[in-house]
Amino acid sequence: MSKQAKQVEVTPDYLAEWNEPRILQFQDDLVHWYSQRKRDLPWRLNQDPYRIWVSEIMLQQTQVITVIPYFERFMEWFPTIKDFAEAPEERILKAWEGLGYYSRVRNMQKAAQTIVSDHQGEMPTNVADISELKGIGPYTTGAIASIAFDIPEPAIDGNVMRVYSRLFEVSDDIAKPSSRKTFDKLVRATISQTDPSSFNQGLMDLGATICKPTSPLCEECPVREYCASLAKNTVGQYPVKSKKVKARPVYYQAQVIRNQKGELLIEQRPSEGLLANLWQFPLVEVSADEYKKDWSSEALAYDLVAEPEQAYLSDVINQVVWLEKPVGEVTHIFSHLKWFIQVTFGVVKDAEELCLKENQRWVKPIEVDSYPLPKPQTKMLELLKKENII
DNA sequence: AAGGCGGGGAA
DNA sequence: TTCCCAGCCTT
Repeated sequence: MSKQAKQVEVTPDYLAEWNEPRILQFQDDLVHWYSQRKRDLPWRLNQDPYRIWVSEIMLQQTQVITVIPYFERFMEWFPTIKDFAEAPEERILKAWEGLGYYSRVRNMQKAAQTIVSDHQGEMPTNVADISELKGIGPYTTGAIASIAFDIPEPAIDGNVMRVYSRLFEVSDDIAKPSSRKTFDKLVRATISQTDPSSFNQGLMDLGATICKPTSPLCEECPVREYCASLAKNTVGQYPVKSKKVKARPVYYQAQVIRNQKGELLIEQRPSEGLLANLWQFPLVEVSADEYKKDWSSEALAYDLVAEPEQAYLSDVINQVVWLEKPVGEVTHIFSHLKWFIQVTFGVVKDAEELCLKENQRWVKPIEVDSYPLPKPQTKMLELLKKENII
């Protein structure tokens, strides 16, 4: 196989069916839809780069409906870039009060001061100089360049990645910064050269009103006939986006319990939820404080006070089991949880008097392995073997 | 590459 | 109530 062919396997050729006439038609359909249906917004009155700049900074992480009154007041308070550059910080923060991400307005003022000192008070008109300004990254550079100066520069935000991931069935994880390259290539290959302003703003409006994160209105979409995911009925699978939720810590005490026949107690997890129906040594969730306490053998030497015939095992485990020793710790990270497990080992004095729960049973140590066990449990087994407990 | 930075609207 | 949204700077 040639090197060229392998390359195709690795990198999908999203544009294989997009010849020049099709690209031009796509641009025309989007731009035409925008001209007919564009939202009436105060920063769309003209092509004033200052107004466009202010609006784009405000619109980062902030919805249009929220921004509008802030934008109007901002332009009243600071009619020119110079006015804004010279304003006291207290004043610019007051103008931003309630919008959040306050470094946006501080960075914007630094950029305004740069514009006054280095660019005669006018927003520079080329991509390189625009992107040098504080607080103006790749997205805002593209937005200002295309909307204010009709430069065919992509303005790739979450909306555009969502639209393009559906249009071309792009499976790149849009949560990863590296995925921007894929979308940058696709937008550069398809952006209108004759009206990049309407094209980019059309994408923005499309993402906001039609190609929404949930419940997209595909039947109303002006470019539905170009959409690969709509054709394949996979719209709901795009965009691919990993959630970077921090793994929440959960603390357990695991109770490895042996009866006088040498059997170990295991139990089946509930039929729903995490690790449904898998088996485990009984786990008891404890608070972080409880978990972090000194768990030397002395601290864990519980009294043996048994009235077992009235009790379910592991509900009153501290009373019916004498813990010989703490064994060690096992940790395991799930996508959203991090388990910390204190492993303890004990012996039941008289197992016959214990009332097992429906989902619990005694099994020979050699048989534990034959049950489906979650990873943390196999880690526990390894630990127990290493410590010569079983 | 990953964490920090707010607040609003939808589910 | 919780979940989802997501650009730029800093480290």
